[in-house]
Amino acid sequence: VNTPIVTLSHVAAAARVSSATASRALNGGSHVRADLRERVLTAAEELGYAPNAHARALASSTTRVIGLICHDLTDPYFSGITGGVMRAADERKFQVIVASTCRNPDREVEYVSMMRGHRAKAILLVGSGFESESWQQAMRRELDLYRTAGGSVAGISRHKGLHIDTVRPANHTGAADLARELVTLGHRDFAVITGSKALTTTRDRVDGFLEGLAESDLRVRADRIVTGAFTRDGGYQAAGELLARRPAVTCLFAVTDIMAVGALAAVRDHGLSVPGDLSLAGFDDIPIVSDLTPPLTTVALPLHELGRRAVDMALRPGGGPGDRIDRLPARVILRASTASPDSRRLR
Amino acid sequence: VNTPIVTLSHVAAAARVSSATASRALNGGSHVRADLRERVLTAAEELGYAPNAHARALASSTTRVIGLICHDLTDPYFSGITGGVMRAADERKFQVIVASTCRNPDREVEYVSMMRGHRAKAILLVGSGFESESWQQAMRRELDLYRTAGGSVAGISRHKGLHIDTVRPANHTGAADLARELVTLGHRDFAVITGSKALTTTRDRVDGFLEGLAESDLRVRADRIVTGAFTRDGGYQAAGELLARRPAVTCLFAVTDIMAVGALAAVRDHGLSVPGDLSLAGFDDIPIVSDLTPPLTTVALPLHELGRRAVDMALRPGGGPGDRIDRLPARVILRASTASPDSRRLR
DNA sequence: CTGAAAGCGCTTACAG
DNA sequence: CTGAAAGCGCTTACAG
Repeated sequence: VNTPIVTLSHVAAAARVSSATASRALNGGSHVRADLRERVLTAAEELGYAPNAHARALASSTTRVIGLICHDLTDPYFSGITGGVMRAADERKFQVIVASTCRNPDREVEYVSMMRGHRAKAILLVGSGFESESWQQAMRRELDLYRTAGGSVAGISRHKGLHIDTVRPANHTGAADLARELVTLGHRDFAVITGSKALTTTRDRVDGFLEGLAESDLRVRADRIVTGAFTRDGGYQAAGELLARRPAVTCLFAVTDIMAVGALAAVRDHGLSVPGDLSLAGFDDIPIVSDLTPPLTTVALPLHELGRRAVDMALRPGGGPGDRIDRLPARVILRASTASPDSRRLR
Repeated sequence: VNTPIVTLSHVAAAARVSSATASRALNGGSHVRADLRERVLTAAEELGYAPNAHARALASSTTRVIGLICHDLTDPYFSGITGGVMRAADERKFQVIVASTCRNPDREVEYVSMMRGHRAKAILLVGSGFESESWQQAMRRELDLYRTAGGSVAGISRHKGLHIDTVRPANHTGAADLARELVTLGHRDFAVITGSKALTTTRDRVDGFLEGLAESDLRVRADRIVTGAFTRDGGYQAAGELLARRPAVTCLFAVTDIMAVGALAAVRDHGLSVPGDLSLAGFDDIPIVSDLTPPLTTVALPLHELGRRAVDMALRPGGGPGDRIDRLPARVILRASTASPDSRRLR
């Protein structure tokens, strides 16, 4: 034959062995006589042989692929986690197929189906699930089919109604801790900027924050909880909308650092200073927020580690029925974007 | 048979047709009698059939996969480009396999081999090449093998010695333009913070900047060009090293926004203000830099568009010998991080 | 340890 | 339009 592409048979022929032997020599597992192995390896090298991954997957009916499905790769939160996943996968000689849903729930389901078709060993659902019953149902079916076929699934954050193993950062507790710290600083009047209420992560953080305040008998007026897109611009817009109403608040909590970055700009555009006129806090501790002026108070999540753990969990046997939970702590980091409201009056 | 995983034969059996017909009905191409097609589609849906991507790839000896190899997914520059690539790929019903080399040249070569094994339709080399002869040789061989097997390759930025089609942002021109603008502002004494000299992008930007200055008979002393890692911390460190020597400069150019972010922090830690004591400029215009205080002067690159164009180029026929070039402009954006050095003296 | 052969799950000429 | 059959490029029992 004379195709431009080199197959195992070519290598075997060049090494004067059967393709079975060539395969064994290349894969290292079974014992092959040293000189034969040597011949195969040299032939493969000389011919520039790259094993057909599909043929291999088909014949062995197994792959070393992890499918990663996230909402938006461009968001530092997700790229941080993805970084951890890729590193961990790499250490185990797994490849990662990354899919970005652009926050379209339907695409998320489609991607699971695609990963199923790829016979990925594991699927990682990065980012929280949606609180929609019909979505959960569609997703559950896909995941069941996938697991029945031998795949394993792990999620990062809470995924209501899916029954999957999850690695969970302390969204609720972290937000509550943050609330307490802010109260300790002296704040009493808060506003919250949040993403879609359909996302579990959003809910957990808002709920945690409100509960933290409730411990001090504080609550947040409903019209001071403003929803925006889960982006920098979403934060800018939501904050703008809020500030236009000139609410008597001393502290603003954005459920996401990315949104906080937008909020910071909005606050300034309204002629207010942070933390002079208004304190601002975020959540995630993505890399840039410590370089903002002022550096942002936030709740730090170990993004890289979240990714690693998800890989661990998905690849560890004993997945069983799903619903295993690996909890990771969140840590409040007070920076200059939050100050005591009293100190403001003293100026 | 009774495997937990559903194959085409199961669907065909359920629809009482041959697997050939089932295949044709599912793939939509050829004409199949309407009622048969209907039966197949329903059966597939009911059984939750997900075609085995590997079997399909093997049988049709083609895939709809694009391999993307970048240096560091966590870096906003790369994730911006990756975003564009994924979007463009999606529109063409292609999937993207992302590989991150962590700036290890050898891994880059390995990944090409891997993509070759995956029979990816196209490989995108995102990020500049290395100026190492031995690396270029190894890479060239892999790429030749890949192209001989029918694959197509496109790079983003200049890749010396590889002979591949490239989409090129105006690194050289953009940096020269920036230099001119800074000179116009009144600056005469510059320092440069740069990444590894082995990267073509780094070189292009530094060279362009120096040439821009040369037009006004200005040059930069060798000890004022400091090299650091291509990261925020690399920028911090390099700037720190530079400032420790208390050089008489009024303007600092970091070849990358990410490095500029670090440099900004370093300048402050040395008790200097930007732009009061020192002007600072970067390159790329990654999303956050306009939210810094002060907002960063930089050279804007259309990251998303770079990604799209690379996909276009790789998938467009007529690749031929490589060396097609698609140039994209870069635009200087003056923001508050640069000011006239005179205004400083007036204070 | 080695080789001949079957089989992985599809697609696609080839007949009909 | 439809089906039987070959083949994609590997791996892996099964004999030897």
